[in-house]
Amino acid sequence: MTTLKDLSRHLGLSVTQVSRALNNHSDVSEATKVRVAEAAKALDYQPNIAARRLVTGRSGIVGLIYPETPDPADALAFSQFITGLSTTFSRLGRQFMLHISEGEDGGLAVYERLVRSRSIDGFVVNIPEVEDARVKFLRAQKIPFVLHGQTMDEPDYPFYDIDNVAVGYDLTRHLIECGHRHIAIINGPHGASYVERRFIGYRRALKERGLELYPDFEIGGTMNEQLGLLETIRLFQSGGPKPTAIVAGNMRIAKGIFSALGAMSLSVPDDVSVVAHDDVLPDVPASDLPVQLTVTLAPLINSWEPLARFLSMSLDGADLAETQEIAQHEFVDGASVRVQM
Amino acid sequence: MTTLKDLSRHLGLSVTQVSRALNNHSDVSEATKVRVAEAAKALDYQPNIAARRLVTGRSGIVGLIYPETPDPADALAFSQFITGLSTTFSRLGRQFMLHISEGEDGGLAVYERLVRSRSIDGFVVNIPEVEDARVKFLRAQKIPFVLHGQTMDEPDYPFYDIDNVAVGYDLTRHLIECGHRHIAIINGPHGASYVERRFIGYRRALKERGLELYPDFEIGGTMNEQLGLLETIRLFQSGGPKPTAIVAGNMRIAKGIFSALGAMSLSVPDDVSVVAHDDVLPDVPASDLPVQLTVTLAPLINSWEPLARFLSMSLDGADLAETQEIAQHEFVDGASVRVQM
DNA sequence: TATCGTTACCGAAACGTTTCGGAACACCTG
DNA sequence: CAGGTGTTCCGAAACGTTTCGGTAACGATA
Repeated sequence: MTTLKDLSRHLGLSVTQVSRALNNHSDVSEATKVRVAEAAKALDYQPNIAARRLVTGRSGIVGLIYPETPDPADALAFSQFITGLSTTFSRLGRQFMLHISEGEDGGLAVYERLVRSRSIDGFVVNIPEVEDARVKFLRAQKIPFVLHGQTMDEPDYPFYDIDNVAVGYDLTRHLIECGHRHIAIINGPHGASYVERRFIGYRRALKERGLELYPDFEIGGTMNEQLGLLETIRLFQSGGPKPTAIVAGNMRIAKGIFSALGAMSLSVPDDVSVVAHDDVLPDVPASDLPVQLTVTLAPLINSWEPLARFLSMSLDGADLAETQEIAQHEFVDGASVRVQM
Repeated sequence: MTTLKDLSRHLGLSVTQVSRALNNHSDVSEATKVRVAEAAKALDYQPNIAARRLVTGRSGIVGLIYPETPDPADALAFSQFITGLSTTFSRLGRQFMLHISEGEDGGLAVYERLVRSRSIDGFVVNIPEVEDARVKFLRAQKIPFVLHGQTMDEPDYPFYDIDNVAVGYDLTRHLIECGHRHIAIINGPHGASYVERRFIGYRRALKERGLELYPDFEIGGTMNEQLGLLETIRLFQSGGPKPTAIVAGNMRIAKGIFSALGAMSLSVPDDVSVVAHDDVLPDVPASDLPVQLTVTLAPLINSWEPLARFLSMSLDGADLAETQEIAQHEFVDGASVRVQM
């Protein structure tokens, strides 16, 4: 292994100056910088990360803490997520460390351990709650992180998100414009920030037109087919008012809704209209549905690259503004909405 | 952060002795070891990994390099693999780093980079080829690794494997004992060590009884349903001799074989007998098949824990013998083999 | 000419750990 | 009592980097 000392001897410079040249400091002449860079390449110099880390206190490693996912349906998304992050970080020259957390605290204990031992410079945090303990912790400790999503307050951290309020609003608004007045929404788990935002958009669209809000129409839960199926049946079997249209939180839920409607001999869009948000989940091909759905489209897969990039930039001291993005979603009109008289 | 110096001051000992006490060296009295351990706990001492690494040259990090897997069918196995390794390493107090490799070289370039920068102490290597470049490299560089599987030569490294020769032998032998004389095998990709071993077991069983070997009956390829389907059809549509029984390399292949036989109006076991090796892949529930298959059973999921453990032990200087295991498979008799005449 | 600022450089300390080579001491052996 | 042996401890160096404070040379400014 060639070290800085080897380089300095070889060049007739001090170790100090070689270090400063390689790190592109201001008080070293252009000529020397070039000479040093060439020598470094020639001697195949690789900085000793441990030594650097010892003095700077930073490890050069970024991490993701992911809860154990017993649901096989999530495996595909998980492996895409991991792959996307890992390859992007690798291209950016960073080391990526994965931790699977086992407890019920969303991995908070692991964050604490990793932060305390200073083994990780920054984190990728996904799917924040409205009051997210991990975000609170990292903010308090001033540890850099990038969020997939946003908290409900002012985002003073790097993040990548889609406009979930707009998603809820656009889908609901479209149904209203098609004449629907009784619109249910089957959304994701209560407490998740993106879910609450979609509820906000949904309510905003209804209130804007002076339509009544039915609390029974606002449904949340784990986003799987079962939820869509059970809740749709409940909507139509309960004594209350029945919706003429349903907003589905994702395509899995939509699939469940179709099963339920089919079982009740209701057809889409003649009897019930359905719209959904489509993350383009790999486990639910759109072709699984009998009708082309009207959706807001925002492929989840687009987020891995910016997440890794933003964290990396942030660690390099980039401006906050450069590391925040709200991606636009697309509105794709299908054949799943009936225009009411 | 409390350091060794803090501890030594607090205890009235030298830094040297505190370090030796914590690392359980021989020349420190039991009494002091206890005192030091207590003080370390009381002051919440966490060793600075970077400092240790600087002097020992080791990072405390173990790694897995996994090729990008475009096939969604592999995602579930991948995520189980990652999860299993990550949690086991975490329990063993080791940091686990994942790298997704992109090129066509099975990640060899990544191994080289990671080894050169000394950022990883040891590797988990999966599914070796008969002549595996990664194994050759790591052996040459004397970098510790654990292999999921074995090379064809003397294993002078930690590994976890099942007896694949026996798998091929047991399945074939069972068919022979049931009176079959024309037995085909649809195996995994040529070149993979476990595949060649199963071929060896297959041939051994046939030769042992003096049965003829048909080269056309020895089939290899990517282990998916498509392979089983296409090759089965080829077996029965070609002009050559037709098998009365087929050995399937895994349950995906078996599924493909069933589809093909069904399409050709051949039934199991009346027209054709089928046996398989069952890794208990999460994406192919046994219930997918119309008949309970006769199989050799060895859940892949059992391997993650020993792999992580063996690598960890090996890094701690364990004897080679303790870190090598050939797991036993089970033979489960089903209803998919017909006893001939 | 004296002072100042700028540019390009350097020596030495610091980060926190492990380990080499010894030293102090007590106890035994002949 | 001299010499040997074993136990328990310690000082100092080393790992390779970054960075603080300083300096020499030199032209510009007052």
